[in-house]
Amino acid sequence: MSSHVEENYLKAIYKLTERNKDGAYTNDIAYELNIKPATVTEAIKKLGEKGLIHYEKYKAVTLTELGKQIAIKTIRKHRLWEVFLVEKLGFKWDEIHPMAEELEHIGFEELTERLAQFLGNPEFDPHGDPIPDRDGNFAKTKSIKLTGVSLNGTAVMTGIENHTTSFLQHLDKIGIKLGISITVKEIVDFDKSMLISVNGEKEVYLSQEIASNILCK
Amino acid sequence: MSSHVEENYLKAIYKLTERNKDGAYTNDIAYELNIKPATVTEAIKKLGEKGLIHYEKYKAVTLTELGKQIAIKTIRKHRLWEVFLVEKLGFKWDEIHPMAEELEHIGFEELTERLAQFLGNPEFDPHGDPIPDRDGNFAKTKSIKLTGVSLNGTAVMTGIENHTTSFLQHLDKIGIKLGISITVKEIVDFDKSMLISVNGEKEVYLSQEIASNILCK
DNA sequence: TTTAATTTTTAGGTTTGCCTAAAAATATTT
DNA sequence: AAATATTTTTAGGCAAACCTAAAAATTAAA
Ligand SMILES: [Mn+2]
Ligand SMILES: [Mn+2]
Ligand SMILES: [Mn+2]
Ligand SMILES: [Mn+2]
Repeated sequence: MSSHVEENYLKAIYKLTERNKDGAYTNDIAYELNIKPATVTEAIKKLGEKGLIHYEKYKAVTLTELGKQIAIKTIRKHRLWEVFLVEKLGFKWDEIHPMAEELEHIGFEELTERLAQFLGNPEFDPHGDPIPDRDGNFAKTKSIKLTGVSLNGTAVMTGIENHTTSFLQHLDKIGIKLGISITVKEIVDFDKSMLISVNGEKEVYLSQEIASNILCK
Repeated sequence: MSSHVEENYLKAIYKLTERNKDGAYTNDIAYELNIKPATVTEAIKKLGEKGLIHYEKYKAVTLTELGKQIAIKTIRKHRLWEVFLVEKLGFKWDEIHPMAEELEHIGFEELTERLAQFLGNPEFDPHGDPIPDRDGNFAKTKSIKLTGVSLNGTAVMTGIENHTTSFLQHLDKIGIKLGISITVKEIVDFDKSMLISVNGEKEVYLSQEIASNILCK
């Protein structure tokens, strides 16, 4: 299996296992990678033989230590390139994912480490997601959803739970980005939407759906 | 055919056609890409059907206008990434080729153009090779081999004809790099090796083999 | 605890990009 | 102009990564 394809499977399994401790299910992996379940069954059997995942028929799969390391290294590369694209090339946070999705498969350890150094060893990517260090350790980040901030409370935006282009672009449009200070001015009883003030300046209403995808500390 | 593979064929054909105006021969393409001639025959048939090359059985192939454009774009990407690796990440000129060989296949026009801008729209890569501009035009460079510089003549080093790691490393070791001023102090009658002075400072003997792979103007 | 629904796997195909061995065409020597 | 050597193509195979359709296993609902 080409390392490109392999890395995509491992990354998908990693992501799904974060959400569901049992492991990743065939159907979910297929959905994540936009392929058919039958294809996934084939692939995970091989990944199992290679010692990258724990595979048992009809069970959810989990990563072995080795598989996890590869997944994390791929995530490291992805997020470092995202920082490069935004900080050095001036792309916006909603434009970078497809490019990073390809750059993450360039596999030269030395390149990754020099890139990290060039970028100042960043700990977070442009979406606020932590960048694992060279040993695979993530910076500890215990964030809460904006919906968890109480009335008149203030919090700093540190991340997002949804990475779709439309969500990112919308946040841009209403002036919400990483690092801003958010104060909850009002929580509408009817629909739980909230009025917030951004950096003590402009105020804007957010639906509960939006607020629940904004992470703060 | 995946664009990755396709670009490699077109680049190889471009390179061979530069050397031999007739076009590229099956065997030579195979050698260039480290694959077998039978595989090449298959591939060039398909590239012909796609309108990327002119293919006729038993004849050398040449690029169509479209094929040439793709080849040149790939070369542009390759050389821009090489500049990035050397100028920004501090790699040496003998370390970058394998990485550029992968980076060149990342296919986002906007990425390429922003990278070029970030690097200051360089006209030459770290090996002295010209970087085509976004329209595919190469900077005019009529260089001569160091062996063509006459006794007591002086020239500036602008490029190399051989890109092997061992050649690059050797030049490094004896202090020969792009931009230096070379004066021919002596041409040994016996073997045509030459004694040169580098920037009017240290002197060193070069075999004819080495001298013939150094380009100057 | 059957029955029904969902999920996963198996079986059988396709395309791509590579291979080896052998045949055919072309080029080079005698 | 033959004979020989070289190059290119054809023929037949293989593994990877995908697919659809159908069977089998598991899970959820009656
Ligand atoms: Mn991303
Ligand atoms: Mn990200
Ligand atoms: Mn190169
Ligand atoms: Mn180069």
